[in-house]
Amino acid sequence: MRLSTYFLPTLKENPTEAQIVSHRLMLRAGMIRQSAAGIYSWLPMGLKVLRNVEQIVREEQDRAGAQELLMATLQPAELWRESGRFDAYGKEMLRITDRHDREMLYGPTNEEMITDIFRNLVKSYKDLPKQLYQIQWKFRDEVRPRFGVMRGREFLMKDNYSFHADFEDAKKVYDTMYATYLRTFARMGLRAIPVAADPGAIGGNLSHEFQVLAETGESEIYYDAKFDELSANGQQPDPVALRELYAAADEKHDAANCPVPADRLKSARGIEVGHIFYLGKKYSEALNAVVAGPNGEQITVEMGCYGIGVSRLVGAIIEASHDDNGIIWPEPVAPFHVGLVNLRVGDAACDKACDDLYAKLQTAGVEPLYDDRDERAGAKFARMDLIGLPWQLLIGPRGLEKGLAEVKNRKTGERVEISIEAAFDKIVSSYQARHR
RNA sequence: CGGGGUGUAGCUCAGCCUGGUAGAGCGCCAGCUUUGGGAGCUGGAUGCCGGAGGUUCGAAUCCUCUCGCCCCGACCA
Repeated sequence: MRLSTYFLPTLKENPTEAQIVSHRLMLRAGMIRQSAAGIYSWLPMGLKVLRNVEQIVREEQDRAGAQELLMATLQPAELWRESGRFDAYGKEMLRITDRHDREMLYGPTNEEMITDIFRNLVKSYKDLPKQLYQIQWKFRDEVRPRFGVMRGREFLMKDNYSFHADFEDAKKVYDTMYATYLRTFARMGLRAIPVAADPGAIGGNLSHEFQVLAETGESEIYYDAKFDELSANGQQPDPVALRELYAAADEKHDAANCPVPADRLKSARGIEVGHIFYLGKKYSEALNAVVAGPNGEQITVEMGCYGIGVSRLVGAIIEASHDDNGIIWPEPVAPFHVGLVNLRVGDAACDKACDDLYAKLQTAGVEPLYDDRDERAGAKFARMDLIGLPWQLLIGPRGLEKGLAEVKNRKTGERVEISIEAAFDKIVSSYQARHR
């Protein structure tokens, strides 16, 4: 993509409406634009990142055996009356009346609808288990939306619902999701700590929140220092080992009765990016989701549900990965892998070298963002740093005289001057290492 | 939903107290000079001063009502 034609409306200054860093940077980097409180439009570069995050979530859900579908955003009130939640959900649910005065709602979540689909279409225990998920926009009319996409009213969420003949099977999928979530967040360059959560009205004791560590997180969490050891050196922690460790949000943490000795107890701020629940028969009973068992008996199915805040993750990634100059995208979610910067547009040698590299990078499958605008070098550097692409490939007359290009790593700030061929190879191989 | 703040150019803000023809910087457009960390000079375009009502000869400015947005709390993914 040539920056001269790309729709990337960046801002030099922080908009006053944005108070936290991810919100500021998303606005400044031209990723989103606010429509109303807690409701955003995603501009091209923001959408690219959102799609990348979404795709990682999708791949991991698929790998775990879930099947994607897409449910309607608008739902009939009738279905929610069956579960009793039409009245119970309160003002957070956006209610709509259509032209025939039928009561509708914009889905804040989809347990009722998926259970309705399931009960109508699955009749035998032989079809179990089933895991169905979607990545769909939700609307929850929060009293106080805030922090940009971190707590929006409209948000993109992956919601997976599983159906089982018995608890043991439900537990198995729960455990699979636990591991899948760790893997999903790790692939985005995030460290997420699973925190045993209060299952609330649902009952049972199987519920975990996944908290991404970031200074600006909304909740304070306490955890066993062993978490850090298990995930040291960027290695994938063993889910089974993690399950044994203590972690709690501050409202549940009791310093007096904490099983972890004080010298091993760590605390940090967390952003909740995922939540998994064992639901039991809460919805299957209410909506009469039953299948025939091996002996012809009626079995009310067991259920689980597993959510990931996809749009929130974009904000969480920025909260966890930025510096004073802007965003630092982890490679797997970066909107472009490399920014190719022509430091002297109009100079025949620079133009040619850049055009060649641009074509070659595209051929190699690396999508570069090519800054071909007639701007000063300083302005280009600042903008590249702001939008946070993992690599910058700088071509200027100074280096070009010696046949050299400069490769800058956005994260470490390290810059090396190497031959153009070597620079090309470096970019391509780093890309291939990430994208197989 | 309680408390606090804030709405003036695309962005950041001044002007309001003390009423008298709408301002700056950045950005945008044109030209010249520049050219490796957000350049300089010259010229130019851009505003229902959030909205409605009121006071007044006259309102961005004073009064009343209202709406939006942001922050804290409660609530929530």
